[in-house]
Formats: sequence, structure tokens, C-alpha cells
Amino acid sequence: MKKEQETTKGIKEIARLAKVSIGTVDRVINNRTGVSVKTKEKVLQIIAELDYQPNIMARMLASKKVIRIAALIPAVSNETGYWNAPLKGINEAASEIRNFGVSADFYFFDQNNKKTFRDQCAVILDNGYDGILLAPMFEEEAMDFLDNCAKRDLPFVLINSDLEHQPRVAYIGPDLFQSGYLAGHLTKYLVKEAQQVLIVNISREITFQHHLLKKEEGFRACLAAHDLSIEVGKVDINETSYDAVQQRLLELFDLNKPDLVFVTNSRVSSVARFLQENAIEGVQLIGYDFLEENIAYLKNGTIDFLICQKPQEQGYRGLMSLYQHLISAPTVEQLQYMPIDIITKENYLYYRN
Amino acid sequence: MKKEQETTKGIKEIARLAKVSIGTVDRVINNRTGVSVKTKEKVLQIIAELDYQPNIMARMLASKKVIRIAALIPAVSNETGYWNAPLKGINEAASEIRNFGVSADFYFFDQNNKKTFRDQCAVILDNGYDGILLAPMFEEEAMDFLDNCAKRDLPFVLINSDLEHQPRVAYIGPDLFQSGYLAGHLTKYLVKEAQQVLIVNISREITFQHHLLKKEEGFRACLAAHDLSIEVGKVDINETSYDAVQQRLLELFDLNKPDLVFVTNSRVSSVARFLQENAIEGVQLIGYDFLEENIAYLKNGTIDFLICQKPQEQGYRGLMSLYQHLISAPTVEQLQYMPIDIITKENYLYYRN
DNA sequence: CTGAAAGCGCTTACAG
DNA sequence: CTGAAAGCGCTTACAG
Repeated sequence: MKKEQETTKGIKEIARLAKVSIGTVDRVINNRTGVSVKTKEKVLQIIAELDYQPNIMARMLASKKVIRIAALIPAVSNETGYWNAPLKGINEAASEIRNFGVSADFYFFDQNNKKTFRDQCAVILDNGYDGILLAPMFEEEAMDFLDNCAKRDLPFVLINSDLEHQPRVAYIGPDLFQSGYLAGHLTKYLVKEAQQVLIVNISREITFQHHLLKKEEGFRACLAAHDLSIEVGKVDINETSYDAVQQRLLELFDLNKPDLVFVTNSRVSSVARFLQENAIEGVQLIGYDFLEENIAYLKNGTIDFLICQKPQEQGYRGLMSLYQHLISAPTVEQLQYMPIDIITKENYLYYRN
Repeated sequence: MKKEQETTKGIKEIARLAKVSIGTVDRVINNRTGVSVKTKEKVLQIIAELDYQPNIMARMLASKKVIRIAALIPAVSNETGYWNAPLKGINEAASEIRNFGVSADFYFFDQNNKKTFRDQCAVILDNGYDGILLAPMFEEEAMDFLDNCAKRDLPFVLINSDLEHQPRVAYIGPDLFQSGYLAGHLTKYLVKEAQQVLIVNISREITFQHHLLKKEEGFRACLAAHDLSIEVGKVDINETSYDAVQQRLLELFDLNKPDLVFVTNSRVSSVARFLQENAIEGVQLIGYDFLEENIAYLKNGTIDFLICQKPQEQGYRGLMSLYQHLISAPTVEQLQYMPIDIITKENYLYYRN
């Protein structure tokens, strides 16, 4: 293991070699104005020769700047604790880099209220942040906001769902189609020929349909690809209260009891509760997300599989990626699809978001 | 959001309040000798009042010290590429913190040769590192080494397998019993009553048996707990060449074809090859680790499930945990069990080690 | 036992 | 367009 030639190659050495002051070197390194083309070129050349890497710690110490990041995500509601996990991940990352000159502020919006999202966007824009981390739940509003960010050269990272045509530093989250496809694969193991499968979408907001439909597509694609003679039914439930879900399912089950139910989001616990309360046996259940209420049904066997995509890690990596970008670290992976995890009764204890 | 009272609370402010020089403050902060009890107490009190947190960037810049970490792991052999993943993870972490005054050196040993392990340990001890990251593959030798580390106040982090009674900063890796238990759970889904299951241990080194047996235990425990009338057979194969594996399995399959085979480590590809080359159908297969050769058989359907425990993340978090400890960050989780992931044909594309 | 000075590798005014 | 000085919050000799 040879050591690199570590002979004090800093801004000072560059200045010496270029026969200029360190102030001038600083100007070209930081691309500031007021340097003649000639000296700039000379300095640049020496920087290249030395393969100079700025000392980030010295830089942050001297500049006394704090990198300010805004995180915009849904508030944890009493309807679902899902967003606790990304929040926790962001906080975890924030505390790891707090000592390195980073501060993160949270902005929460109501998932059922676009206006709250828009309002928070306005506040963020006014507060002069250096970077934004967000879950672009409302597509149109998010596009608007991100256009504004782009205009101000404000870098942003997306988590949870992607907007592919936006110039994001990174997207960190699930590939929804593949996620549904995997559910289809599990279904193949659980269901025999000629049995019946029911897809259940539960969501109040039409804006979410995009998510759910992508998963449904993937699910159907898998079953279709394997040409199984499984009957696939489907129901959309626009009212998220348990009573509404129960009523709708009672009707359906009365006509025809499916052998397996696939719920396309974390509302799977409502279906589990329905099965349990009505003492319906022999129905297998697949759904989404590592939430307390879901885990309870996983434990007692009502839910067979939960699919989960590391919400906490989405938050953690989201903030870290943005930070790496802001300190101009070499490269940030632009597309970071989360693994598609299968949670069962036996491994849920070891699931780390 | 109120801002904390951020009024320049640094070493200078402490010195002013304590009416001493910053040199003295530095002495008590770093617990150096040569301070009277009285002034020490005074300074300590003010530090507490101010809730002073040292500026790590300034500290590293001034001290010009580089934190030196040694990583001791098995070499990637042509027998298995497994250790590529932890290596990659360690490198990933190293490059993220390189700018923050950390250097990591690798030391590799031969999994089939204890002496290489011991030799590397001696070299590491001679080289004056600040912290050690290691996979304590050979139990006895590792204990010896770690005793030496403890004597020198050298902190260490364990990955891949744990030595519970050692004063490690952290263990990051699988819980083997639970891992086998999960395999049992999957088996319940794949196998019907009165069918036959075969456990296969393939390993040349007796030292590994500990690993494999823990998994086997978990596997059996799960089946036992559910009181299924499944017949469970078992075979130990001490020779890892494909021919040896094939021969042994041919004998067994001749007597009795199992409905499912559980291979307790990454050698599952040998069994898959055996099934494929001999055109044996109707045998389901569960094994370990996200390796190229295994994935190939997963893709073509010979292997049904692979269990995997994020070897890359083990490396990444291992180094990061050690780093956090060395810069005396608040807390490092001592027991970091990796999630037990189930890899299938459909989700392997999204698996991130 | 304690203090004062120099310096880590940068950035930030300020002067020319 | 360029340079010289001061300073970021610490640590490291050195002097007393």
C-alpha cells in the first residue's frame, strides 16, 4: 500500500505554484468574478495537475455558513402513522450531520388538503433555503413548486413518489409497478388454479389513485404473464372509515368469497379487521406498510404478507443525498429505488425501516 | 420555531466565563493532565451550563490527525463472491467520510486458513490504528485478538457474526436463529402435509458449523412450533466441490426425493446446479445470499427463495458506527441486527445489499 | 499548573 | 483584477 504524495497540497501550494495569492486561488476555485482569464487558466491547470480536493471541514469552518435544508412531508395523521418513518429517517440523518454544519427544518402538510401543501411551499420559498427534500404528493402543485425551485437554482430531492421529468438531484423511493408485480408473484404461491383474487383500492383522494393504479397494473401484469387461470376481481372504496370498508366488503363477500385479497396500500388493516370481526376464514391477505395496526394482524395470522419499502431509509438517504450534493461531493445516485421487502410474521421483528 | 441561544458558545466563551485561558479549557475538555482540581471543576461546571458541544470540524482541522481504521475481513475467493458486498459497503462509507479526516485500510484473510487471520491481526496491532472493524470468523483467534485490542483501549466493531461477550462498540449482522426460523416459515407455505424436507449443510470448515447449526435450529424450531407433519431429513457435506455435492445428493435422492431443500448457506447454487443438470423437477429450493450464481438459478426458477441479510450495509454501517464512536458522537446502537430479506425472482432487481 | 502564540486550510472583507 | 490581513474554533508546542 503506497501512500499518496500527501505533501501539503492545499490552496497555499496552488498559490505558490501559480505565483498568485491565495485570495485569487480562492476566487477561481469558487468560481467568483474578478479574475483575468489568463490567471484563471493557469490556476485551473495547476489545480488539475495537483488533483486538488478542497478541504470541506476548513471551508465550512471559515465560511461560518450553515447549510439549511427544508423537508416538506405529510403530517402524521391519526389515520395513518406512515409518515413517522420518513420523519424519523430524516431526523436520524440530520443528527448525524448536525456537527458538520447542516440544519434541517420540517414543514408538514395535510394529505387531504392541497392548500396546506401550497401554503408550505410558499413559506419555504420565502425562507431562503439551500436545498429542499420533499414528497411531491400533489402532482400539479409540486410541479409548480419545483419549477420555482429550479428558477432559483434550488436543488431538491424527491422521496416516496417520483416526478420523472423534474430536474431532481435524486429520487428515493419505490418502483410501484414492480412492487405490485411482486405481490402478484406471492399470489401465485398462495393461490391454486381456478381460485379467486380480489384487488382492493382504499383511498379518499383521487390524487393517490396514480400510486395505487401503478401497483394494480404490476399485480395484474404478473398474473397475466404466467397465464394462470385465476379470476381477478377489483373494488375501489372511496371512503376510508372502517364502517364504509366493511359495508362494501360485506356486499362483495356475500356474492362471492375470494381466496386472496390484495390491498394496494397500508389500509390493509381495515380489511384484516373486517375478516377477523366477521370470522371469515380461509382468505389470504397481502397489503402494504410496516405499521403498528398492520403488524398486529400479521402477528395473529390475519395478514399473510406485508410489502414495505423502507420509508425510514427513504428519509435518511434523502437528506444525506441532498447534503452530499450541497457540499459538492463527487456523485449522488439519481435514481435510488428502494428494495421491495416482504414482511411476514417471522421476520417483522427484524425489519428496519 | 425558536432558535437556540447560539451566542458564540465555544472554547473562548468558556475561557472568558471561567477566567482562564483557552489552553486550560482545552486541557479539561480533552481530559489532559496538568489542571488543578479547582479550576477543572469550575470549567466543567461552565461547560455543563452552556451545554457546550465541541466543534468537530475545527477539532479535526487543528489536530491534523487522521482517524485510522483497519478493516479485517475474508478475501473474496473464487469459491464465493460473498465478501465483495461488505467490502463495497466499507468502501462506500470510507469515501463518504474521507473528507472528514478518516482513512481505512483493508486486511484480508483466507477463510480456510486460520493462520492468515492470526498473521493479519499481528500486523494490525503493530500499525497503531484508532479502531478496528472485523468479521470474527475464527472464534478462538478472534477472542485472542480482541483481548489484545481491549488491553490497548482499541475500540472495535464486529460484523457478520457476533461474539457476545466481547466489549464491542457494536455488532452489525444477522440473527442466525431467526433467519433459519424464517426459512421454516416459508417452508410452511411451500410444502403440504406429509411431504418431505431436506436440510443441507455444505461447508469445509468446522468453524463455520456454528453458523449453520444456528440456522438449522431456527428452521427446525419453526416447523416444530407449528406441529406440521412434515418429515425433516438432513445431510452434512464436508466437501465443497460440485462433484462431491452431486454425488452425495444423488445417493440421497435415489433413496428418497424430498419436496423441498433448505441449504443453510450460499452454497445453494451447487444444489440448484444438481437439480438442473439432473433434470429433477418438483423440488423447491431455499438458500442464502445474493450472489451472481444464486441469482441465475433464482431467475430460471430453480431456486425459489434466497434469504439475505444486507452484507453491503453491514460493511457500511460497521465503518460508520466505528467512526461515530471515534469522534465521540452521542450514541452508537450496540446491537444492530440486519433485517432478514426474502429475495425472489421478482424483487431481486431491487435488492440493495 | 497556566497562558500566549502560532497554525490547521480555508473564506471574508478591505485596500489598492 | 489582485493581494494581504483577520478570523472560523479548535490543538499544539513552548515558555514560565
